[in-house]
Amino acid sequence: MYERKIQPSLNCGLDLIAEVIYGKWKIRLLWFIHQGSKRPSELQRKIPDASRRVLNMQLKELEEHELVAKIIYPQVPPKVEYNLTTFGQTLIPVIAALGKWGDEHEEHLRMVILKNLKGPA
Amino acid sequence: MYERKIQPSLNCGLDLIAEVIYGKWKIRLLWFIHQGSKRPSELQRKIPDASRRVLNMQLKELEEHELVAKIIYPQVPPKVEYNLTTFGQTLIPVIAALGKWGDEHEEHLRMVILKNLKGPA
DNA sequence: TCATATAGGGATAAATTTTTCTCATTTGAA
DNA sequence: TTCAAATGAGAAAAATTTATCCCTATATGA
Repeated sequence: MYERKIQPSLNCGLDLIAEVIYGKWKIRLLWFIHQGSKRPSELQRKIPDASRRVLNMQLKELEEHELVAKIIYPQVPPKVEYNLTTFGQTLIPVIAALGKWGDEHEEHLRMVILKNLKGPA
Repeated sequence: MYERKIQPSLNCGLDLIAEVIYGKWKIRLLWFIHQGSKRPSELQRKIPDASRRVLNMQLKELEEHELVAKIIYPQVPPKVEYNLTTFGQTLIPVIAALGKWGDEHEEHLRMVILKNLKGPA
C-alpha cells in the first residue's frame, strides 16, 4: 500500500473536506450511492470511465472516512452494498450545490474547459 | 508543458465543476482572492505549504477557466493582481458551503483522517 | 555593494493517483 | 464443460500533479 510522504494540511474546513472528497471519482460515488446505486457492480456501470480497481480503492477510503458503510452479505456469489452513513448524508447538500453550479454554468464551463485542453491534436 | 493523454469526462455538472476546482490549492486561492488577498506574494504567504511554482500554475489555470482575471501593472518592481471575475464570484457560495461543512464537522473529520493516515510512523 | 522584495519560467525530480493486467472463488446458465 | 456475473486484491506501469532548484530583472534600503 502506498504511504504518504508529505503530510496533509488540516488547517481549516476547506482543508478538511478536501481530505475526504478529493479523488477522481469519490464525489460521484457518493452521489450515486445517495441516488440508490449501492452495489459495486452498479456503480461500475454508472461510471464506466473509472477502472474497477480505483472505484474499490476510493470506496474503501470513503468507508475509512465513515462517509459510507459497507455491508457484506454472506452469500455466494458475493453481494455487497454501500450506504451513506448519517455523517455521509450531511455531505449530500454540499455535493448537490456543486452539481447545481456545474449544471447552471454548463455552457460556459464546456467552453472554457475545451478551449484550454492541453491534449494531443 | 504537460499534455493530457486521457480526455476528461464532462458528462454532468459534477464532472464540469471538478475540471475547474480540482487542484491542490485552487479552492483556497479562490477563497483568499475573494477575501481580498490579490497579489501573488500575499497568496504565497497565506499558503506557505504550497510551492511558489504551483500557485502560479494553478492561478494560470483559474485564469484560463475565467474564474479570475489577472492585472499586470506596468511597474518595476512588478505588481500583479488577481480578481474574481463575475463568473468566479458565482462559485463563492459553493466554496463557502464546502468550508462550512468542513468547519461544522471538524472534530469528526480530524478523527477519521488521522486515524487512517497512511504515513511513515 | 549586498540583501530583499516583486513576479515568473524552464528543467527535472519526486510524489501521488489512476490504470492495466492477472489471479482467485462460486453459482447458475448455455 | 465452458462462460459470465459477482467481489476483491497484488504487482507493475502509466499518467498526472506537485515540489525543488536555478535563473532573469529592477528598484529600494541598509
